[in-house]
This record gives sequence, C-alpha cells and structure tokens, in this order.
Amino acid sequence: MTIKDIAKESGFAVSTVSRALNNHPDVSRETKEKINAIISTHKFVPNNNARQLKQQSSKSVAVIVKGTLNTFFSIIVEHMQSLIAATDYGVQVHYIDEDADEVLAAERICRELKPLGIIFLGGNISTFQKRFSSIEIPCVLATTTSAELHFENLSCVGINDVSAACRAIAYLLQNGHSKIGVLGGNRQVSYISASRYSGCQNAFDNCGKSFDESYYQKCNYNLGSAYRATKRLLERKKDITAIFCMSDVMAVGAMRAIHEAGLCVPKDISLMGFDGIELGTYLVPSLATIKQPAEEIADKSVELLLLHIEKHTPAKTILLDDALIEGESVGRI
Amino acid sequence: MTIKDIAKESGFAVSTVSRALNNHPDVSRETKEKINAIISTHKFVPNNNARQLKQQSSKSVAVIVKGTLNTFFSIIVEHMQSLIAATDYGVQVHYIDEDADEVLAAERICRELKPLGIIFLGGNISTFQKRFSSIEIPCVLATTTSAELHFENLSCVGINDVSAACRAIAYLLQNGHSKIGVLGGNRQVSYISASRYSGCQNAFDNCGKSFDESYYQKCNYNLGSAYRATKRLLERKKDITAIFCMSDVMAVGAMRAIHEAGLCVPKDISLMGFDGIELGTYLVPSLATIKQPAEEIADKSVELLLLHIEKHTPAKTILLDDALIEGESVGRI
DNA sequence: CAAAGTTCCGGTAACGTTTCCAGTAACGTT
DNA sequence: AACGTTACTGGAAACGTTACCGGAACTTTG
Repeated sequence: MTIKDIAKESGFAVSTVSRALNNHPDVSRETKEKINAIISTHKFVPNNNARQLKQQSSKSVAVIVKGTLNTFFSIIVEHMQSLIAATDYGVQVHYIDEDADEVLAAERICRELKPLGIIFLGGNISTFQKRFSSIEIPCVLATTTSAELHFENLSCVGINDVSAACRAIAYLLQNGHSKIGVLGGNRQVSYISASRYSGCQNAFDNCGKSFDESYYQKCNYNLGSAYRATKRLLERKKDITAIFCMSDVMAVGAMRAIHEAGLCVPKDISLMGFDGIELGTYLVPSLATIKQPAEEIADKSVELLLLHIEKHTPAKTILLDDALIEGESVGRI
Repeated sequence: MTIKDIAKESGFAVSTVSRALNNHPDVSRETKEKINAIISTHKFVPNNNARQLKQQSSKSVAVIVKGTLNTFFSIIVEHMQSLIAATDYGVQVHYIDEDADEVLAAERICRELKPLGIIFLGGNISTFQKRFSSIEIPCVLATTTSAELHFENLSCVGINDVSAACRAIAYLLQNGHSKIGVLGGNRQVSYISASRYSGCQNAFDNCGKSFDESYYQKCNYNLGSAYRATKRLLERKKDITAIFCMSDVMAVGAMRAIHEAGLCVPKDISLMGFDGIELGTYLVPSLATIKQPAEEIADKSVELLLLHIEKHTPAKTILLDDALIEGESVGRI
C-alpha cells in the first residue's frame, strides 16, 4: 500500500493524495473526503522513511537519560514518552552511562538520528557550559536549572536546587538537629550536587550557624554507594543526629546502614531524602523528602521543546515548585 | 554530506562507496581503505531514511512495555536497550497502559514503524493466545512462559512462575507458617498471576495441606493497590502469619499496611516478595524474595529475537533459573 | 591462444514521499 | 470580451541510498 495505490484507486494524482494526507489547504473538501475514505478502509499509513527522506528531517525528538534509570527518572521518562507519543513526533530514548559525556552522545545521536530536538535528563550543567556549543538543535535540560547557562537553544526545566536543599536542612534544624550529615555527589563534577550543597550552607547560615564540610559525604546516586557512604559517615561522626540524602534512593541505602549500625530511624538518626518518589511514603518509617514535580517537569520540558522547534521560541528557564513532604523518618529532639 | 560527496572526493562511483560502506565482498581492500578514510575524516553517517526506504525495512526492533515502569522492568528495559544499541539495530521502546491491548498496540507499531521484531515485556499470555496470529514478524515474550503457546514466530523467555511461586510458599511453610495470605493480580486475566497462584497451591499440596482461596487477595502490581489489598486481607483474616506478594513493589505496600495495622514484620507477619529488585535487600527488614534473573532475561530475549530475525531460527521457550533470596522479613514460628 | 571464469567497478533504476511549477476551469472585474 | 484572480489538480524532479546489470581488466583453464 503506497500513495500511488491510493492515487490509482481514487483517480487523483499522487500529489493530490499527498496534499490530502497532510491536509494542505489547496485541496477541496470533497476530494479530501474521498481520499480519506479510501485511506481509512485500507488502513494506509504513509511510509515514514520516504517522508523523512524527502523533507530532510526526522520529525522526532530524542531523550537522553544519564545514569541509571532510578524510579524518579523512570516516571519522568515514561511521562515524556506518552506526551510525545500523543503528538505526531516520534521519540527515541537513549540511556547513557553515569560517567559518559552527554554532549558527545548528543552529537552522535544528532548525526545518526537527526532528531529535531533533545531533552536531557540527568545531564550535568558543567559539561554543557564547556561543550554544548556544538549542538545546534533546540534542547531542554530537565531536572536541572542554572543561572549561569546561556545558550540560544538550551532551555532548563526544574526546581531551584539551592532553595530546595535549604528547605530540607531548615526542616531538620527546626526539629532541633544541628549535627547533620549530608550525602551527595561529587561537587566538583555534579552541578546539582554543588547547588544542593550550597542550599545546605544557606540553611545553616540563615540561623547563624555554619555547615561543617566534614559532615558532607560524597557518594553516587545509588543504593549501594549511599549505603557504604553512610557507614563511613557514621563511623567518622559519632554525634550526627540527622542525615540528608540528595535522593530518595540514597536514603533507602542510608536507612539500611543506620540500621546495621544498631541505630534507629528516627529515634537515633533522622533521615531526609530528595525527589519525592512514591515508594518513600510507603516505607517504614515513611520518608521525609523534598518532592520534585516529576509529571510537571515532563510536561513543561516537552511543551518547551516543541515550542522551541515549531515556533522558534527563545530559550528560557522554567522554575517549578518543590514541596517539603513530612515523614516519620524525621524526629524532633 | 552524502554518499555522492564521498564518491566525488574519492573518485569512485556512488555504488562503490555504498558497497564499501556495507563491506560488500566486491570491493578491493585498498579502495575500501581509501573510502573509509574519507568517510571517517568527514564523520559521514549514511542516511538511515534513504537506506531503509530502499531496502524496505527499518533495521530496528520494538520493545513494548505493558504497565507502569517499575524497578524490575526498568532494569530489563535498560539492559535490552544497551544490548540492542551495541548491534546495528535501532530500538523503539513503547510504554502502553496496564489495561491496553498489547497485540493491538503491536499491530499499530508494525504499520507505523515496521520493526523487524518485537519484544514484549509484561504482556499477558491469554491475549496472545487469542489474537497474536495477526502479527507476522518475530516476537519474544519476556518474563512470561507458557507451555500452551505455540506460534511459529513467538518465543518466550522467563522463569517457571509455577515452581518459583511454589518455592516461595514452601519456604514460608518450612518456617512454620500455614495461614498464608497471597497478593496477586486478577487470575482470570493475568496468566502470570494464575501461574503463580497454582504454584502456591502446589506448595500446599506437597505437604498434604491445601491452599484456601479466600486467603488470596486480588490487586494490581503497584504500591497503592497492594497497600489497600493488604489492609483488606488483614481485616478479613485475623489468623494470617505470613503474606506472599507477587512482586517486590507490592511487598513494600504490604509492609506499610502491616505496620499501620499495628503489626510488625517479621515478628507478627512474615513477608515475601517476588522479582528480586536491588532495593529489597536494603529495606529494613530486608525482603525475602524470589529473584528473577533480570539481566539474563534481557540477554536471552535480545539474542533470541536477533537469531529469529537473522537466521530464521524457529521459536522456542527459554526457561531461566530463579533463586530464593532469604531475608529478614521472614521469621520462624 | 582462445574461452571461460574471476574480480572489481560504474551506470542507473528503483524505494515512497513531498514540493515546485504549470496548467485548467470557474468566477469576478473592468 | 478580455483579463486577472482564485481554487484546485497533475506532472515531475528531487531526497540518499541500494541492487541489479553490464563491462573492463585480469587470471585461470583446456
């Protein structure tokens, strides 16, 4: 079944059929109806390859996910996928390694798939600052925002990591904790970790104290790494009464380590996460956390990218609201 | 940059360049080298649309994931993605609704994307039995197996759900439990749930007892549904000493419900999951479960599909080994 | 040494679309 | 009545690649 067959059967020329397919204004209502009737009886679907070859574009967008697909990312990816599927764009989701170079990956994908736009998930702002200029199509960086990022074709969608982390620590401080351990990524490399770190500092500053860097424990954003990091931290700092983890998944790892140290959450150690995954509310004790609006991040990212692509809207940063979710994992002292 | 430009620059004809690209035997080693040199200096990548248009195939496979992307599926998807990315095939991952019709989705995807093969994740065997015949390309059904399924082009990769569930219940029985609640899906609809259910029955039968159906509580494979189902179950059956959940995620929901009922795992109620997600070993108490070999399922599914596509290997079922993971969530009485 | 085979290469017709250009008919305007 | 406009349609050239066919230059065979 090709456009030619439809043309033959309808009596019109292929060009007319093509116009009818793309509902071009230059075709009368009645011929459009006739053609559409034939198309639907045959369940004809135009050949994407021919179409894209001709118009030199893929009519698709790529989503590049960096790091392991934890629950927080997976819900965003799934949401993005279904949002894009509802349009007439295609989606290509690519998972790249935690320590892979996202810009390099994007370059390769651009060459091979020629997407019209890219959404980055879990990308690192410092990499973009240095090397993004080689990418020329519209892009959206989801779950990270930065004031220092100025490219014509790069938008950001996310929460304010500084104030979000500040909110978390402030909550712990309010509950009487002052010896607070913090688990996060490598601040030299991960912009997100650095932002959240300075949020922690702000919270301390705001109440006349200051955050002691030795209470920061570097680790990766996964269960095992957080588990081991917490063990190290508890070993090093005996006076800790609370731990803030820069992701909920890390908090689960931490919870285990605390338990194995013979301590109890929240009686001995209070625990806070970050992200607001659904699982956290079912844990025992339920996890206090900072909720990132995952669905909204997906919505806005896709919306922005399509605007960018279709209407050439200039790049902008959308800051969404995070929210403190109280939980049983934080106790008052 | 097109093949023509390469031809012009190298002095050879486009057809020769094309042959060099696809390393066809009919091209001498030295011209192949010359052409490859030019290709790599220009970072030329052949246009996929033109290529696929010409050879009437997409050189890609589709992965259809049914239901929400829980941690167990996401690790399989991620693995499959990277396995396929390492070949010269493309991947298209599609997420469809829990209660969508996977065969219908596959038909649509076949029309629109023309993949060379499909991997189904979380599909339901009964749907396939009824309607699969409309799909003509090689397919693999991952994480489900069935003796009752015989299509020329449909392979299965997974564990034996009957014996796996039997192993779980046997473990609980060994530990002195006999009033065991079971949480799973709708057995009329979900073949997997039905298989695991009969595994439960077998375990009871094997030690001269029999499983009372009223201890089965139907729910969906997610946190909230399992949470509510557990509440109902605990309400209905006061004598329960153990609960077996047909997924680890459900077990987390159950754990919460048990806690809220004023009971304790494993002192009052023992708990078992199914799947073996990494998170389970970090929970407090750690979750006893049946581990499905996620990576291996991904490996074999991809391997089988590619064999199916390229060598026209006949369909077969690959049964992989599950394993009992002991955990603190099960106590002896 | 001719015939036959081998090895390598070039020309060209497709693949299924879109889009430009041209053309026709109907209509309104001077 | 001649012309310009509008509304629609058809023809044909592209898009970048592959695959078939034919041919040239060599090598082997009888």
